[in-house]
Amino acid sequence: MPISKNKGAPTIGDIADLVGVSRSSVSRAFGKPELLSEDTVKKIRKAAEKLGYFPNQAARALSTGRPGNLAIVVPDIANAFSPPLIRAAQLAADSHGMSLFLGDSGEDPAREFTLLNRLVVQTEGFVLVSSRMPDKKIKEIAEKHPLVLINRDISGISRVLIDTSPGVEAAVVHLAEIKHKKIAYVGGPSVSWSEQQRRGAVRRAAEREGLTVEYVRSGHATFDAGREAASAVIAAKASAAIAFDDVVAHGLLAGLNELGYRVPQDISVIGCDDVLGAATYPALTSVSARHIEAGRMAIEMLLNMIEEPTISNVRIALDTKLVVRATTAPR
Amino acid sequence: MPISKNKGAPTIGDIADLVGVSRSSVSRAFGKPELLSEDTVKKIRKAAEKLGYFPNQAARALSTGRPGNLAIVVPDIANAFSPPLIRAAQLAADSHGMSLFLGDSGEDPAREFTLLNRLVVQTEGFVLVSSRMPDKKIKEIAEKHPLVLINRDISGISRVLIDTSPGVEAAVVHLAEIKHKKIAYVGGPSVSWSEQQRRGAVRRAAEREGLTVEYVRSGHATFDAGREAASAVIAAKASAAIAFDDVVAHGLLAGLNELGYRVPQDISVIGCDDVLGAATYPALTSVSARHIEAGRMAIEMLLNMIEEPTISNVRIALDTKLVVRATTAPR
DNA sequence: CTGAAAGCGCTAACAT
DNA sequence: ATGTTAGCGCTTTCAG
Repeated sequence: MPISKNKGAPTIGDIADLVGVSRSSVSRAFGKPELLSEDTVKKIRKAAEKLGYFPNQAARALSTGRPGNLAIVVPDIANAFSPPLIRAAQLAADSHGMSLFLGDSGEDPAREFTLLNRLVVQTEGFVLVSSRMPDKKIKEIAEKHPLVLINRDISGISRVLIDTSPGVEAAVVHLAEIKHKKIAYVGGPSVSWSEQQRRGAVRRAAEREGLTVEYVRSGHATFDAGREAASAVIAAKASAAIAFDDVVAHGLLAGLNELGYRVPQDISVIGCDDVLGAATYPALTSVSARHIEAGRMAIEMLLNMIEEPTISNVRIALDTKLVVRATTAPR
Repeated sequence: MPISKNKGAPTIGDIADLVGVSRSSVSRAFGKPELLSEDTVKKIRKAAEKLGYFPNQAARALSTGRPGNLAIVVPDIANAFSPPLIRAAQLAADSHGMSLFLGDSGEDPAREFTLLNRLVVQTEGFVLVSSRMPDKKIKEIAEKHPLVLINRDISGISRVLIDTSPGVEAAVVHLAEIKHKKIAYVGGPSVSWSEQQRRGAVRRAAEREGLTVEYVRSGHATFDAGREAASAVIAAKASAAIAFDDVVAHGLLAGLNELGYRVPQDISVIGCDDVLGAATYPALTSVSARHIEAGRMAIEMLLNMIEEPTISNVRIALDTKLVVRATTAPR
């Protein structure tokens, strides 16, 4: 029966009373045990265990200015790209004893801004995935709070970029090697950083390899958009198609099937981001996205920035590879 | 140029100095403006705006014991079931001015427990989705912290359950109506609450409708498990199959295709949870899961519990419907 | 209607 | 090696 007038959770005071030491000692037993005798540390730890003590982060935050929390904000958590990335980030944060706030901006820059401001004091830093805010707002926040961007390239701010160019180029080379002459690129939203990158990579590699490429717009990067693009791909007489992402590729597979074409016998298909795993039939050849690494690395970078505020403006580009599965075959 | 010696964010003190009132007044201007003259409230708000003031949640938490945060913990955020649910929860929390912590337990009960304890003081309540912890631990936490369960049925603790039974029964009825006589049920992990529920519903409805049903184990609830189950479904001479969830159904589609069977001409397939949307070809007939509502409602319930601690032990069961798309056809 | 003062749980000098 | 003190930013009595 601990001597505690407390209604709520046990505090360092309760432990101090129980053990018969000062509250500072209890604090030190957790924060800087090397300053205490082994014996007292042990006693304090035992008492803490017995009382079911967990440090009050809010109080610690107030005192140290270090909340021990991080936040990650995405435009849409329901996008297949996000969850593995978030998961990796959560794991990384957790392994450093940090908790993670999740924000979903719903693609709305204003919401994103408010969300972030509300979180500033509760966190030590942010990871923003494909932020929708204008450069100016991002810089404004970055000035007062450690910040790492994923898939947004603003010089002066630390960022990790998933560079799909190498993978996409490899995809084109792969198609050339298996004798395709004319391919289609089914694009995504033209404003997107990734779309520009991918389209450019296709063009460059196709020129180099002597392929001709037909550009098909899909605009929305949805399954249906991909499905509807199938007829355009056929009309273009392409024997292979590279899609903006896996979802579009998946739709394309369906559309092709629907029109009576067989993949990969009649036509080859390649996706991007590799978010579907092998969960299509036939298993989709795709460009790996390394979003898991991106999530983990962003957190690690953020933690470094927090420890060493002089480090900022690091730019990491993760290159990508082609993962060949079953939707590509020789013409 | 505000008169602030502060390195960090502006505080109520800064505002107080600027306006020439006491810190209490500034505090009240936000928390209880009705206690102040309209005029001072206006002046304070304006100054706050100018300084870019955002209240320090940690400090408020320390003082009031109400951190203004909630947490949601899932076994695996990468599971297709989670993201829409989390998104809905995030939105609901946000609309009440609350921020949301995200925890991913990685299916590990011990991790889940530590995670939660670390979050207790920083949050006003938890939503646990398909918790992996034993009843005892859950109850232990529920005693000291407001808690709402999703898809876990423990009496004495508030919970929202997605009851797939009605939808699954409707699926069986639907198959009976279109003249199927023998169907297969491709099950999931037998420990799961959902699996027991679904299997039971299939059995009951089949008896009632005079269908015979063959139980095929898949065990892991993965795309591959579904694909491999295809041959067993064929071997059972079933003309239709109901799968544990959409992912298994999707795999089944692939497996059937691979074996040369056409869906729905040769065999009908029905999924559960409706997480794939229409993103399969043919578009999958499925049992709606209402996880979005579940996420939103869990947060609302939690908020109610926090306001009115006497309310606990509410049990909400969301019923489900069959969504008929293109993978079912008359035998 | 507004100010003064105390305190939430913890950490960090500064003693000893 | 440990105790004492002050203070982090905010809310909340209690006085005016």
